[in-house]
Amino acid sequence: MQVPNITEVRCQECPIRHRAVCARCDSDELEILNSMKTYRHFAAGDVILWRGEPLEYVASLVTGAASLSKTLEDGRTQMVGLLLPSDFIGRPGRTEIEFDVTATTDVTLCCFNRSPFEKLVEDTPHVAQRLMELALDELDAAREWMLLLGRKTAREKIATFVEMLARRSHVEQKDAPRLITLYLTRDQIANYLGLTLETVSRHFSSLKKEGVIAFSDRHHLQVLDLPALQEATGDDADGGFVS
Amino acid sequence: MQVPNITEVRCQECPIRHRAVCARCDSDELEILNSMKTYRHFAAGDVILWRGEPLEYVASLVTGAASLSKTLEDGRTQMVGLLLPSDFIGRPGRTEIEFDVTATTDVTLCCFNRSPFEKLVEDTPHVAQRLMELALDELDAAREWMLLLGRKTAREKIATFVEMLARRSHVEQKDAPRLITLYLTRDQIANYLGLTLETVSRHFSSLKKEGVIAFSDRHHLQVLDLPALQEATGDDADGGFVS
DNA sequence: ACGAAACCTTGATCCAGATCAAGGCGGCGA
DNA sequence: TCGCCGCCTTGATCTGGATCAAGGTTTCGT
Repeated sequence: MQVPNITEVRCQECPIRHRAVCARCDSDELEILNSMKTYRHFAAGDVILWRGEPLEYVASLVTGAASLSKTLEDGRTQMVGLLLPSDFIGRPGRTEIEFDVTATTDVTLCCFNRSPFEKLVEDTPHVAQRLMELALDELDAAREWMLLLGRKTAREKIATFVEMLARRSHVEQKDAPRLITLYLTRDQIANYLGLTLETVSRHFSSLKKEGVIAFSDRHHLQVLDLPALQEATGDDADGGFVS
Repeated sequence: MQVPNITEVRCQECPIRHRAVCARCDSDELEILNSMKTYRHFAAGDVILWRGEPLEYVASLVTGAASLSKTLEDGRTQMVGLLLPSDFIGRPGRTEIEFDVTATTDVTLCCFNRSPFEKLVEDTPHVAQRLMELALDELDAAREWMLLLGRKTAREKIATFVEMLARRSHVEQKDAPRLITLYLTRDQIANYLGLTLETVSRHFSSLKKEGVIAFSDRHHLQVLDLPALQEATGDDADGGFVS
């Protein structure tokens, strides 16, 4: 369950310091957070929080990836969010959450007990403001995903997913080759996109056959023809892409 | 365009005073808001804001209903939110929005110019906190809708939509008959649910034939068999419904 | 190094919902 | 009052993606 990890540092040296809920904090505020936090670790596949379970702490995701998912009575599930480093888990003012949170890779969380944190939010506008920004960014992402789920074809969904990963990994590693890591299995991708795993596999294969993408192994791919990929997403040509 | 309306009142008497962005404000704060606000009116069908247009004001919806929608290159559209009285339009910190806002009925907005409002958010924790609550509630709603769009059948989508309206109108009018008003056309409902208008019409008909609902006219219906309706939504039996 | 389990691919078939098509109904302006 | 137009219903047909099915491949524990 609890996996050891070496990313436990003081807030000042934290890798997500400038993007997480603490981004706007000055060094005094950071000192308070530093004394409140504890780290927790989860292995890939572990459930971090169950829907409806009393919420004892809130947290920032430090390393790894986690999914938010909702389930229907008969077991159909839909992923409703993908958390990456600096994303926030839990919401002040609620004692439970409406979805399950699962570690998709090994995960490190920076945790704060809920009630002291809520007090902090009341007293510290910098935290409240940042929390609002994070919530509004997630809302934008959720709405973008609603368009995908409601109106895009399977091919467009896959292309959008790959393009999203390309854009994101491009920000991190500035080198040309655009090697992309899929942190999810075909089954998890299907849950994310509102498809079945067979359909995901088929459309990966056809994009591969068309020379748009190439796989080095099952979890690593490369975009060979970015214009074709963007064309396949069905989105407006927004042009805001840096070559 | 601009439709006259009689709901222009002082904040203290405002019908949405206890639910809108001003909900947590004390009377001094309310006085400031009162002096900043202006009302605007829109007729059913008018576009309130276009995607990407510079955002000059933010607003609370006072009366009527408005939809948020996103569009793909080829014209397919998906409604990504339905705004009702007390809901908030716009986001402090951004100069534009990512979707179109359209009046679905005649609408009254309580508007604040963006930059003074942003200043107010900085200085007034009560406003910032309430704004965050509203954003997080919308995020919950968006995720619930992602489950619907990604995994529910057409019948389940329609049943969920009707049950949502039933729940909401039940809160407002406590009388038994549960007469529900559809503010949307079949086409708009289809855009909301990620379906076509024909499919919406067909499933309304079949729920009618089964005696679950009854229409008095095209825009007014009654729930005859609430348990059957809830069964048809595909959701967990949550039991949290007051008879 | 071996075997089992988890994961992925590809093929065949089926079906829910889209699309195409043809009226019906009701409200509104002339 | 009539006729048009916007909206809704219902039927016929088509099709994209689900489902069912059968291996292939990688990973991991022993």
